[in-house]
Amino acid sequence: MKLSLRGEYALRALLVLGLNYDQPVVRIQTISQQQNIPKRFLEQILNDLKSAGVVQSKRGATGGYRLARRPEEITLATAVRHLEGALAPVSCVSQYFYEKCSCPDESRCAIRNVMKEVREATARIMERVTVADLCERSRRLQLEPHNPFDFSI
Amino acid sequence: MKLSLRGEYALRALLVLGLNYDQPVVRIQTISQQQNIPKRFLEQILNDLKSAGVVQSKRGATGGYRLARRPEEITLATAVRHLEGALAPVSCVSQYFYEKCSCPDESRCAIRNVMKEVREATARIMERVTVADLCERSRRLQLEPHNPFDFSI
DNA sequence: TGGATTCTCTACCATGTCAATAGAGATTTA
DNA sequence: TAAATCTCTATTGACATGGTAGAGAATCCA
Repeated sequence: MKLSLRGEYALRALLVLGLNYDQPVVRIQTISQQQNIPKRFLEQILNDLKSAGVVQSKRGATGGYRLARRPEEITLATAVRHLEGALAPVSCVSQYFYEKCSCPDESRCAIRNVMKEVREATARIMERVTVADLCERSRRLQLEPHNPFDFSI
Repeated sequence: MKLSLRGEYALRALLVLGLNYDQPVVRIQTISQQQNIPKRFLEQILNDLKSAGVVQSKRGATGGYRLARRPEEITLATAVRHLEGALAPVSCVSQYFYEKCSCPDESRCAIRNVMKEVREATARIMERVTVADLCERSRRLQLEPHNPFDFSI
């Protein structure tokens, strides 16, 4: 039930681009350093996000990346689906990447029934949370005092 | 965000064992045929479930597998965690398989914040649903008329 | 114009996982 | 003792993952 590093890096990059939405562009190197992501690997990921229409790029001396749309319009689900494929734990319950499974009767499969609920729960979150939300959460978390353990009164 | 075939097969096998909880044992071959699972592959999976303490086995001519505990006591989360590891989409939010991630400040990471919600949502379902629930759902689904599309009045 | 800086594209590679197959052995029953 | 079953270990091919590398194209600025 895992998100690959690739997907995680993508979300971290989108967060940086969201926080710098007022800037013309952000360079790969900046993102790479800020987020501890191998630069050449990040290049590929941002390129994928570009062909997905999520980010734009500019080449040359003043080049870099920026979001292709407003932060409120980009959901985490969009990014993850482009980079990783289905959100669903099994493909027979996926909306965008459906594949028939090998069980004897899919329409009456109890496991499929449960997995549908898991898919729903996951999709509900990933489709609702946007890059803008991510930025807001990030800003809010910055205000709290650093605490390695969970915060408690 | 996927469950491997291995994990899916395990759940399908547990369902069969649950439905036959009144029997002394069920043979691998029976499960394999009923569920379209390659026999030799299923052998390994059941063996894993055995070392996880989820099922018991009996060798010899009247041999086979059965659940090691009552169906109500075995959750899907238990089985999946033994076979696949974490339920969480990223390991920095995992309860049982925590690993530090590479982001600059984990305690204030906005992505981690969202992923925690996803983990919660997934775990809530997988920890609540037992093999007994699975069996009940299965029996209920068998009563409904077969319909390749979603049921509607 | 030229050089510095940046993204772009393709290829490559090492490692690991996944899904499955296989063989020989141990156990149990009839 | 024969037949049926589980057990254990090894192996395989395909593919994904995570990352590195090099040459090229675009852009800016001096």
